[in-house]
Amino acid sequence: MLRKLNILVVDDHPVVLEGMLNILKQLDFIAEIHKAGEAISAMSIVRKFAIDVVITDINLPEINGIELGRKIHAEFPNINIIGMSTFHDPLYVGELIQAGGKGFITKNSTVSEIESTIRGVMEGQVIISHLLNNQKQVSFPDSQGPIITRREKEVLALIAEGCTNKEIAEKLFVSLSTVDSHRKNLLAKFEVMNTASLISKAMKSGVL
Amino acid sequence: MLRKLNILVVDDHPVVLEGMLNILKQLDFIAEIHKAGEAISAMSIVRKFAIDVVITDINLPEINGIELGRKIHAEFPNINIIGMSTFHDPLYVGELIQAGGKGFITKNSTVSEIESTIRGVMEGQVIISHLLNNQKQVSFPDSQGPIITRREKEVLALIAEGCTNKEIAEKLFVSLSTVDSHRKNLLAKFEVMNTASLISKAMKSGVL
DNA sequence: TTTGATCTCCCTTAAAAAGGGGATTTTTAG
DNA sequence: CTAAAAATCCCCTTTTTAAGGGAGATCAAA
Repeated sequence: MLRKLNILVVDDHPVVLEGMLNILKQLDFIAEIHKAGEAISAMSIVRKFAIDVVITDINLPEINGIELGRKIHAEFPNINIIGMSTFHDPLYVGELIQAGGKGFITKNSTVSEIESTIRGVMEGQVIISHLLNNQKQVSFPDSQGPIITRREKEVLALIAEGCTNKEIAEKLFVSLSTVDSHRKNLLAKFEVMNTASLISKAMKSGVL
Repeated sequence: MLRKLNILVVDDHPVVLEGMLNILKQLDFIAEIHKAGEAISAMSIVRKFAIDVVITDINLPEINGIELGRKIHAEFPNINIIGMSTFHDPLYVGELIQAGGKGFITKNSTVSEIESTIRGVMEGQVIISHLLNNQKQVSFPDSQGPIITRREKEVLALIAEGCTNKEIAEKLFVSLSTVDSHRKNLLAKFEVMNTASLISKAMKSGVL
């Protein structure tokens, strides 16, 4: 790297914010470290200072990290955005990359993983830290949840509300068989064997 | 306080660990700060050093924070245990207090809240940090969903993972009938008629 | 125009869950 | 110690899902 980096950390958890700051302070290629607790003040900072890298929590209040990433990327395409989350959720990774993000770390990431991620994205790579151990270089798509059709989504929503197939059939004015088919397809697409895991997967992946 | 405190922080997320360390370093009444990534090494530390306060994450791998609290409290009843979690789960608070814990903070807690909590527990109080603002001195419960038992929660989690009653019975080493009963009670408590709405209600209310 | 995707419908069989009852033994808390 | 609560187990029946197969109609895009 030619010069030291200015970095912005966005997280609504003060503890995490402090932790990242502390870790970043140890890295010799970091110049200024800015911090923000939510998206609005994060935007102010990127507009005011010459930020090179933004590390943002995904689960922010009001405007989430993905949205923040999108906004920053739209205004400052040269800023490298790294997402951060407690858990590694493939959905988040996918959405973040689509929003212009370049890296992803979890709060389980070690200091050296964080360092590698920052260095990597500055070199133009896309780095998903939990894949570092396996030397893998992304190769998305790992398309969040499965692609479901309009009709399947309707059926899914009604299932989640607790409707039986018969009730769904009546509400959608189709036969029981049809609902059954949609249901089978949903199970297949989500790669699950029963309603319980269908609903939890669907909710986790944000389809519901 | 008469003397400075020796403190142990237990968390499996390096970032959080760093953050807490950094925050604690700012407090003038802290002497030694120890850290551990999981319960086993935490136990070694409390046995080796004269620890006054343990701040432990609830969601630890292998042995969780509640269990760790129980173990520490059994061996060293004078150590003040403070639980820490990402979200404020009334269940965790209750269980931690029962396990001998004296305080509870979330990763949303501010530096001053953390400081107040530590001071408070050293003075013999039970401090739940998110209640500090309201000047309230415990008196849980609250909670949006129904009150479910430990066992019911286990069953619920396994249902959400997609296990059938038979599989759950095998995993929990109980009979199919037992699982069936728990399941029936869950449906009754959540006031639903089937698995689909059980899972969606449970997830929405944060029980899952 | 042909292909592909979606939506629709049907069959069968087996497995799982829901709904109703009741009963015993641990645990826990007062 | 003694109740209450939780956890365990069993019976029964009916309803609902799941898994396997196949198939026609429609509509949009290549």
